[in-house]
Order: sequence, then C-alpha cells, then structure tokens
Amino acid sequence: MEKCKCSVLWFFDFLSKKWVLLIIKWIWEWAVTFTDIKKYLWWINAKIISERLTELEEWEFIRREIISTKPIKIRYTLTEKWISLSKEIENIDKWMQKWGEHIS
Amino acid sequence: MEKCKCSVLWFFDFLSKKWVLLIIKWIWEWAVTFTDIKKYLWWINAKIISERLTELEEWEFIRREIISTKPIKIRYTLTEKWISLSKEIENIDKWMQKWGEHIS
DNA sequence: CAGGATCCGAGTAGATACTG
DNA sequence: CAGTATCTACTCGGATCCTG
Repeated sequence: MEKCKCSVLWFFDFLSKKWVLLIIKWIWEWAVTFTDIKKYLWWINAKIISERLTELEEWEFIRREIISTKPIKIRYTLTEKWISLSKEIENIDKWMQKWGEHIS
Repeated sequence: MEKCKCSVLWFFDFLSKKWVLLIIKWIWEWAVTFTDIKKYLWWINAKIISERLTELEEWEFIRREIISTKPIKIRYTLTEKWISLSKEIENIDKWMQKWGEHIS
C-alpha cells in the first residue's frame, strides 16, 4: 500500500480492519465502556478491542472520557467526524442494496 | 468478519485489498490490457494483478473482452456498476479532504 | 476496570519459474 | 500475451497470562 496517506486507500484500509464497524455500531447504540464492549462482543479478543479503540481514537472517530476513578471507568462516544462520515457509509450501504448480492 | 455477505463489511473488506483501487484507476484512465497494467504497475506481482482482476470481475466491477486471438489480447473495462459506485467513493474522498489529514 | 505483553497460527502478499 | 504453480516471508488476529 506504500501507506499512501493522501487518499481514500488508507481510509478504506483502516475501515475494513476486523471488527471496526461492529465496535462502532455498539458505541453508536449504547455509548459504552470497555467492559460493555467486551461483554456484548464477547468473542472478540480484548487485545483487538483495545487496538481498534486506540486506532479509532487516533482517527478521531471516537472520544475517550473518564467517568469515574475508583474503580476507573471509561466511556467511549462517537465524534462529529464519525457522524458526518456515517452518512457516506449509509450511501454505500444503499448502493449495495440497490445492486444486490454479488455472485459468491 | 464471519464473511457477512449481507453488509458493507464484506464490500469494504474487498475494496481495501491491496492494489484494488490502484488497478481500477489504471483501467479507468486507459482501458488497458493485462500487459499494460503490468507495465505501469510494474512493482505489483503478476499473480496479485491476476487475482485482483478475477475478483473484480466476480464483483462485476470490470468486464473482460478478448480483442484479438493471435497473439491473444484482452481488454479490461469498467462496468456501469463500478461507475455508479465510484460516485460514492468520490464523496468519501471529498469528505476526507474536508476533514483533513489525521494525525499520523 | 481497562487494558498491555507474549507467543502462536492462519491467511495473504510477493519472488521466481513455467505454460496454452 | 495473459496468465498459473510453487514456495517463501510477513502481517495480523487470536489465546493466554499479566498489571497499574
């Protein structure tokens, strides 16, 4: 990929990483803590969840807020950046439905 | 990923495969043969190009036409399906420019 | 609680050589 | 010309265990 940061290539590369969209979906619907995600997406490795959350934060798609300190609790919420992007994702989703299933 | 064919996940997964968009770009601009692609994208392995072309044809994003038989020549062109999709990709591209580079 | 460190296995990109 | 076959290398997900 030559890590071509200038284009959508890089973006798609990230977005297609395993579990990214699923994790986003949960945050979207429940504005959850790390433990919540782990509980609902129990089959996903904690290391992977952690990695994805870190990357999502670097992309500024989610926000990390400390909501209590003993025991420490963190809440993840979506940013405006993601919300504005999600409209484009929905368009692609609609496009997929319009063009139907591809021959598997 | 559970190969959930019903959603955009599957689509992104394909679209982010290495060199897919780059190969499409060349076909878009030059409507080329296999040799043309190999010549211009010289650093990409022929096996990989071949694989991507096959997948792109399965997705019905490109069309394969025989244009001569001795020596055999094949021309790849984009389908309406891809052209309609490309508008959505462009929107994401615009979105990226609007939101700027993410902190690397 | 919210992760980080280590190690391992599977899948995929890539190098090289060959073919109808 | 337009690929395919084989083998190697590397990346990344996942299991398990550990910690501020």
